[in-house]
Amino acid sequence: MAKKRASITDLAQQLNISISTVSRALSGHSAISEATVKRVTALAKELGYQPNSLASGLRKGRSNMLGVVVPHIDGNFFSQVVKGIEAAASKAGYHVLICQSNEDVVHERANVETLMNAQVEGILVSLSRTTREMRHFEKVRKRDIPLVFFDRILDGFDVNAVVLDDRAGGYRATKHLLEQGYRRIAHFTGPQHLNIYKLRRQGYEDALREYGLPVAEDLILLGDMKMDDGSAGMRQLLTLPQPPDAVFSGSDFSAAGALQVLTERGLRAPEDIGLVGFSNELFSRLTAPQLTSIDQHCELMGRSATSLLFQIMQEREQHYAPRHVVLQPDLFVRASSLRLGQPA
Amino acid sequence: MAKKRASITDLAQQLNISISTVSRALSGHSAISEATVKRVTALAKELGYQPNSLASGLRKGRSNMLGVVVPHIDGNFFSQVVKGIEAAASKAGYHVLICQSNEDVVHERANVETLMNAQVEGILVSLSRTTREMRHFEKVRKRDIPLVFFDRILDGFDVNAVVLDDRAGGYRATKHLLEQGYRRIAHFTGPQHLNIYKLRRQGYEDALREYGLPVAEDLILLGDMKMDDGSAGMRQLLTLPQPPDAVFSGSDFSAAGALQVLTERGLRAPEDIGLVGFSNELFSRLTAPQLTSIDQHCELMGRSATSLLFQIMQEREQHYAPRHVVLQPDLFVRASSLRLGQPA
DNA sequence: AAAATATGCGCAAACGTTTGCGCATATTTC
DNA sequence: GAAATATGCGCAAACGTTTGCGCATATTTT
Repeated sequence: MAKKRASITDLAQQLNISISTVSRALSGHSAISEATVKRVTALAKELGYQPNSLASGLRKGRSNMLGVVVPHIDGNFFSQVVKGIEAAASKAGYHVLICQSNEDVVHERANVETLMNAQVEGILVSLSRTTREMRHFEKVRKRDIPLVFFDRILDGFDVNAVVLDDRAGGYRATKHLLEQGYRRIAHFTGPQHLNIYKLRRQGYEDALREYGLPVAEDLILLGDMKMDDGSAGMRQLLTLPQPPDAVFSGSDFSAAGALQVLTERGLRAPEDIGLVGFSNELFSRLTAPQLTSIDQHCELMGRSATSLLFQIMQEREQHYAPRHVVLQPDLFVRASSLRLGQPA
Repeated sequence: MAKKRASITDLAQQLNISISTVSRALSGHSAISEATVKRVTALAKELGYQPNSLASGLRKGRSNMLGVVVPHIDGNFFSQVVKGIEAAASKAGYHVLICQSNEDVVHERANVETLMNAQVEGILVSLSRTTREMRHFEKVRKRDIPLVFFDRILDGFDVNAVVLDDRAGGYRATKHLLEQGYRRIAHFTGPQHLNIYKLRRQGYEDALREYGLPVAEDLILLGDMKMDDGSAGMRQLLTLPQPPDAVFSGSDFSAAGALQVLTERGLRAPEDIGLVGFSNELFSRLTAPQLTSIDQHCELMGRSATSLLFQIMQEREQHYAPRHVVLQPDLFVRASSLRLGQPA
């Protein structure tokens, strides 16, 4: 029943030396004789001594903690990013405090507040879907707490960020469909104030224009990117006088929803309608047919965001201009869009 | 360039009152005049004062942090459990520190160590696949740090835990197949030292026995529960002189792998072979045919584990006997196992 | 042999809180 | 009008570390 945790003071008393010596011995500090170091570490192990990181954090003005705010932690994308963040952080001896905004800017505000008084040394944020302004990050900047955004950012705010080249993703997805001979390509997109959907759409339009094709407003469906939105979208597209021959969906979920509607109606991908999703979700290999999709390198994004944060933490005083890291997406071609066979 | 964070001392100085008064004013403590409370909170807001939780934690001997160790944070199951944990914890004013063991007992050991000196007030653990003994949790118990396991536990250790009734899950899955008229049912299972796979298998065997059917060793395949294991398993089953007419897989992933092999071979579920998975992964609604599966109520498990932990934290001194919470799984019947049509 | 340097350690302050105790002043009680 | 009580606040210690400074003793240099 060893209730009280042993402290550095206990060690000092039992060894009849000062606490400063114990502290230095344990931290491998400069000039402590090997003999004392050994005595100290021996007793430390015996008593199962664990340094109190709150105390040391208080004294050193550091907490060894990073804060993360994500819209939600489940789902493929964010859980993988967080995996990357945790891996990178713990390698550097940092802990990770995780908060979910639940796609709600009110929560998000509370989250950054709560992270700040947890004394985190840096904050990683992916904006909630309902975030349309950045005032709640002012305080963070005032306090000089390093701040890095990832994936979702807001237009017109100059911030440190690691993002995917979503435009390139949209472009490559669409171009792939074009190369497969599809010519009337629809697009499912999401809230346009979010960089990710806006850029995917831009890439889509760029590719169309490159092929001299019109951008038809009735082929661009705005939704919430869930499965149901995909199903609804596909149903709507099928009612058009001139339905599309392919769909590039800004999310795998709506692509899957669309796919289900196709199957219900006895239509087939890629023969009747080509289909490309976005995110390369786990299930994209499991649908029938398997779903062509854009991979976002989620875990890498987490690691990159964390190293960027570390960089900024080190350069602390020098206020460099905000930095952007842009990750290139990859196209994973699968059956749902392969009408002509695998390209070379 | 507001470098230094305002502290309680700064407030006290600017208001010409003592820091104790400020502290009490801010914490709504007993006997401070309303007037002073107002003055204090006003200035606090003006200076953007944030309490330093390290200092307060140090003084109060509390950190307001919970530690979580999971095998990995990505994937449907754990990310949802963690979501539940985070939700419950933050509602109670707690932060969550997350560690990944990467299915490696060595990491796991390091994780609990690191959580302990982060001064977490309680720890939630789901064991790594390679964990076969529990010595590394002795220290936690010695320190009287409340400890709750979830989902994965080891046989023969009396610990606080929130688990799924995996036996019931296995039983219901198998019984469902039996009710659909399948009689030669194979089973994919995982490492047997893990309660979850062992129990699912037990449920499977119980159901067979209830129907007076033999438990055939060559129909029980031990693997790692990934997609590939499922594909390999199904291939192997198909080489049997008398192949099964159904498979109950201990994981949706191997079920999906099996399904792919069926499709390749031109076999169909549920007509040729019935298929039931486990975990009700997101993709189980997206395969063709959709996959019947057992839902584990992941998020609920996270919330339950957290409340159990809180209970134990409160009863601290009284050492009650370890408690178990057992969650009941749900069967989600989908096309992959529906040979006779939906039961009443 | 005295002076300079190196080595090993202790003292005490500091980090920002919380809290038991005590001390004034203001209010109530007889 | 004196004594008892209530109200509002301050003092100072404590939580467990880290660290600048200084002081001995041991070692090297002149």
